[in-house]
Parts: sequence; structure tokens; C-alpha cells
Amino acid sequence: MSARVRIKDVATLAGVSTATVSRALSSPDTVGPATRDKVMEAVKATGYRINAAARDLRQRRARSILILAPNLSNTFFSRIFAAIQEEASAVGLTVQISDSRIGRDRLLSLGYDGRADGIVLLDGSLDPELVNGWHLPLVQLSEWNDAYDAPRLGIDNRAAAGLAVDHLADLGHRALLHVSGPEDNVLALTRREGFLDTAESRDLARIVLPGDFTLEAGAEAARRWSRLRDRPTGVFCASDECALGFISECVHMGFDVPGEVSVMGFDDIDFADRFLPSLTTIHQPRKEMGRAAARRITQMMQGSEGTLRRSLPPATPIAARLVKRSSTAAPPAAPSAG
Amino acid sequence: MSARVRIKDVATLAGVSTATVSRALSSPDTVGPATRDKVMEAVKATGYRINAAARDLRQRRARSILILAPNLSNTFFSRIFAAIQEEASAVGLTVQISDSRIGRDRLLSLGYDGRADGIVLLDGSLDPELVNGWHLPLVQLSEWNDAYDAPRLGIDNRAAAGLAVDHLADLGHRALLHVSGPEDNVLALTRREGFLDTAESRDLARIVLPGDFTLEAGAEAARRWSRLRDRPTGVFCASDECALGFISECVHMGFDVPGEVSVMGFDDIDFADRFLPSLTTIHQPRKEMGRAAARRITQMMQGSEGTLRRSLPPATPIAARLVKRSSTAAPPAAPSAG
DNA sequence: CTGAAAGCGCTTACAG
DNA sequence: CTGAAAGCGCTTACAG
Repeated sequence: MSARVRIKDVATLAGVSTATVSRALSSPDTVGPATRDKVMEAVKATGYRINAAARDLRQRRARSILILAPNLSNTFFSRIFAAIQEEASAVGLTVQISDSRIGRDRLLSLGYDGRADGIVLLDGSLDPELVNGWHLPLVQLSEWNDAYDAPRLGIDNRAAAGLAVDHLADLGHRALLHVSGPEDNVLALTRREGFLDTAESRDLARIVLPGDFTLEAGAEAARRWSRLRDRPTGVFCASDECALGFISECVHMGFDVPGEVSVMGFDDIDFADRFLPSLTTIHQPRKEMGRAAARRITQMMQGSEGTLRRSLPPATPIAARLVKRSSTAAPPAAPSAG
Repeated sequence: MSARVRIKDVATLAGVSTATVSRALSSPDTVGPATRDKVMEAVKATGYRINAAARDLRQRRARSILILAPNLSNTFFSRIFAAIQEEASAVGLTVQISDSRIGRDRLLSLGYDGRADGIVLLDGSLDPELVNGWHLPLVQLSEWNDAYDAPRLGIDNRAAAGLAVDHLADLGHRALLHVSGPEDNVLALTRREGFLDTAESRDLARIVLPGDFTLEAGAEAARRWSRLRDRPTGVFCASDECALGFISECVHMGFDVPGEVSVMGFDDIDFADRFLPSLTTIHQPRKEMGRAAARRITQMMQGSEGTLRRSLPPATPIAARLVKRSSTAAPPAAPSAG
């Protein structure tokens, strides 16, 4: 009933010291059975719950993982968050989620304000000096930065982009367009590289248009594509959202997908399967990624303080795979290009 | 450089007491200018950051908002999370996000473990006794439960469902289908009531099919709809995901949307606009909802401890509105029903 | 304007 | 097996 029951209240009621209450709760077998029962009864009677803030301060650990992502409203992240939360919760850890674009000073504090003792970082664009200045276990997930001194988890984006190009080439496309992500984004860069390299090795014509992973960027790219003299018949977008925007705009302009142009994405978000046409894409196992990151950071948090960030055994690699659906097909028989 | 700089280290370096360092940092004008400069210099030199856990314990506040939602991977929530985070961050509060389905005991602790001092609850299905047992300011967002003793923010779901029915009726539909959400969900219940009441008042035939807000539930409902003898020509789904699943399955089965059947959703998620056909739906201002909740909980947290939960001025009501797009149209001229 | 001291609510060597 | 005491790293009346 009362707003705040402290350990002292329980101790008084049970007629023991606070030390004993603490022990009865955290390591019951170090306490005599009779005492234990008395304590448990008092706990029940008072409705006592440990004040985590006090325990954390005393033990100098927060039992909390901080997730830092560049955009909380991005659909791609939500399933990853859920997976991390699930894993963390199972081992008694709480999860804090914060936008990684909250400003340098605030970000600096987060790294060592005593409220988190491990970080899962989904942003490769932060200042490495800042990130490496955090004295906390850190795991990079999805995005990464070679200058961060921390293990990284994620798929091989370059190879995955190659899978996409191979798929379009195998269907018979001879000219490809890639709609890229933001200029400075490591995922965008590696996917673009994978696109260009594989397209070159398969001797395909290739163009890259800028984008930023969003629906609107895809739509804009479609408009630019439509004005091209020699329109590529195969399009590989750097994200599913972008691909859905591209297809949507194509259809609005009167093009048939995949009849006139094949379009594929990257990520395999939930909607990919239900879009019309359903979207051929590269599947990223987001749940698996989240779980792997959670496990890894948990390991690192349990390790001794002296453990070097890089010194843990490598995680199981995470595999991306091609998912063929209805948005890609053989190019039109009559070439649209002169 | 060193892993942990404490306030004592700063005090020693600056040649003052820890009290002075604390004051220089939290209320600079209560400290002499020369002293202040010395302290600031020492802070800079050591790279000191306040240990939030210690400050929180001492001040008995955590400067943190806890968001509790029934499913972190639900697309509907992501933009709300982002908005709350943004608002909270602006006033120096951190945000913790947790799944509200983590189990009774864990949930109980969350309410008063000293790590959060305000809760935004997006789940109306928790045990009211548990929720009301939390001695923390609480705001209900989107979902609600009349047994929770806390203010609620969100749209009028019943009226919004009426908007949907009116739209279909105005187009000329005489028989409607509603695909509902989970049986025990308050949003599902009120939307269904709004559907039934308005359909009755407009003298329309009406059927309800079960669902659970998901893409797959929508697809399943579409299959059931297709087997109906007298197929309703107007369909109102309790969520956008459900509507997209419904449409997708209809198209796969060979039906034209909206030529043969009009389908609309609820929420106006990002994809609604880009789906093919674009989705007529009820717009919920998710960003506004998140901001309103963040502001409200912040107010409540600043209020005196004695402030009753319900005693604050009512928040500005949040308005839902109909967004007409391409998934709804007049019913087919030749009625499909005998 | 500044410092010594108490205390937030716990946990944990240290004795016994 | 149990308790008294110290201490996690801060902040804040209370003196001066």
C-alpha cells in the first residue's frame, strides 16, 4: 500500500538486519531456513521491491543494455529491437533505446553515466573518437564503422548486393539501375560497391541513382528512371522501402512491373511479401541479428573489465539470402532501348 | 582517459570540495566566478561526466520515462516511440522501452524500481490491480482500460470507425464487412462497435469477421470473404496491415480492388500511401500522439507527489480523420449478390 | 560563497 | 548463519 517500502522496513518487520534481507533475496541458501521464511513473509506483507537504482549504484552495474539507432521510426529496426529486448529480458536485463542523433554531448554522457553497461550501436556515422571514448562493452549491429574499436555483427552487404545482381543477370537483364542509400552510409556504400563490381564482372551496363532508403526516394528515382533514354530493365534498390516506392511510382506512371521493368529491394521487411507485386529482395534475418547482438553484448558485459573489446570469439556469421517473388522477371522481349 | 572519473577527482584537481563541484555543475551562479572557472577547467581536464545512477538515487528521481507496449515490432508503434523520445530528449529525459508482455513479476518491478519516474502505457490488457499498484505517474496512450486510474490520450476509435462506415455508405455500398482485431482488445472492441452502430443507423447489412490486426489475418479474412454467398462490397479492416493483407489476398484470388470490392484500413501507416492501390484509411496522428503523451507525463512528473493522477487539466483531444485514396470506390454496377 | 557531514537504498567484506 | 559498518557517487540542508 505504502508508496515506498525500503529494505529497512522489511528488516524491521522480520526482526533481522538489512544485510540478512539482502542475502535472503539475492542468495537464499546463505541464510537459515527459518530466517529466510520470516524475511519472505515480511517481503510479501510489505510488497517490497528492490530499488534497482540503489542496487545498481552499489554494485556498479546497471543491468541494462542501451540500443542506439539513427532513426527509431524506421521499420527496419523494430523487429531488431524486439529481438534484443526478448533476449535481454530473459537474462534479467532491461533495455534502453535512444536515438543516436540526439547530439554529441548527450551522447557522450550516455556512454558512461552508470545507467547502462553495454551498448548495441546501429549507427556507423558517429564520431569514432566519441564512440571509442565510451568505456563500456560495445557491439556494432547492421551498420558499422571500421574506426570503432568493437566487434561487428551483420550480413555481408557487398556479397548480398552481388546476389541481387546475379539474380537480375540470370533472368536475362543486360542493363541495371541501382538506387543507392545516403552518400555517407556504410550500408549504402557497400551495397553499391557490390552492385557495381558484380555488374561489371557479368558485363552489364550499370547506372547508379542517389537515394536515402525511403519510399519517397524510390518514387523520385522511378521518375528519373522513366526519363532516361535507355532505360535499364532491371532495378536493384538499396532498401525495400525504396523499392516499394519505385514500383508504386512506376505503376502510377503506367509501367508494368515486372513486365516492363524488374525491381528488387533489400531487407525483406514484413510488407515485402504482401505488396502487389510481391517484392523480390534480399532477406536480412533481423530477429537473428538482434538476438546475436544481445547475446554478444551480454557475454561482453559478463567478462572481466579488462577484456579487450575485440578479444572475444567471433560470432556466427549472419547470412543474407535471395528471396525470389513477383517483382522480377525476364526483361521484355522487345527491348525498350534503341 | 581513465575509465571512471568521480566528482572527488575533479574536486581534488580544482582544489575545492565535492559540494562545490556539484554546485558549479548544477547551478553555476551559486558559485563564485573564479571557483567556477577552476572547476570547469578540472572537469574538462578529467573528462568528468556525472554518474547519473548516483545522482538519481540521491535525488530520488530517474529522469527517465518508461514506455510499455505490447509488441515492439509492430509498425504502428515505431513513430510513436520516436516522437516520445524526441520530446523527452529535449527536456533531458531518457527513454526506456519495454515489452509489456514480459511477465507479471518483472512488470511489477518496473513500476517502482527507481529507474523510471513516469510511464507511458500502450497496453490496455494488463491487470488493473498491477497497473494501479505502480506508484508512478502514468499516461495511457492509444489503448486504454477504464480500470486504470490514469489519464488517457488517443483518438475516439468509435467515432473514427463511424467515419469509415460513412465513407463506404456514401459511396453507395449497402453491405459491409468488418475485419476486427483481437477479441479482448479495447481498440478492436470500440472500432467494431462504431462499425456496427453506424452501419445500423445507415441501414446497411453488416458482418464481422475475427482478426488480429496482422497482414495474415487480413489475408485469411479475404479468403473467408470470398467464400461468402452474398459478398459485402465494402470492407473495413481494423488496421492498415490487416487491410493490406486483405487486398493482397483478394488480388491473388483474382478480384479487382476497388472494382469489385472496396477495402479500407485504420491507422494510416507509411505504406498506406504507396500501396497498390493506395489505401483509403483513418489517419491516426502518431507523432502528435507520442508528443502529447510525452508532454503529459512530463507535466505529471514535475507535479508534486501528491498530485492525483486524474487531477491534471485534460489534454487537447487528438483527432482522427478519413483519408480517401484508391482502394475504395462505388460498388460494382451489377450486384454480386443475388 | 564554500565546506563538512549526512544520506539516497542498497550490498558486501569483515567479524563473530 | 547473522549483524555492524563501510561505501557505491552523488546532492543538499546546515553552518559559517
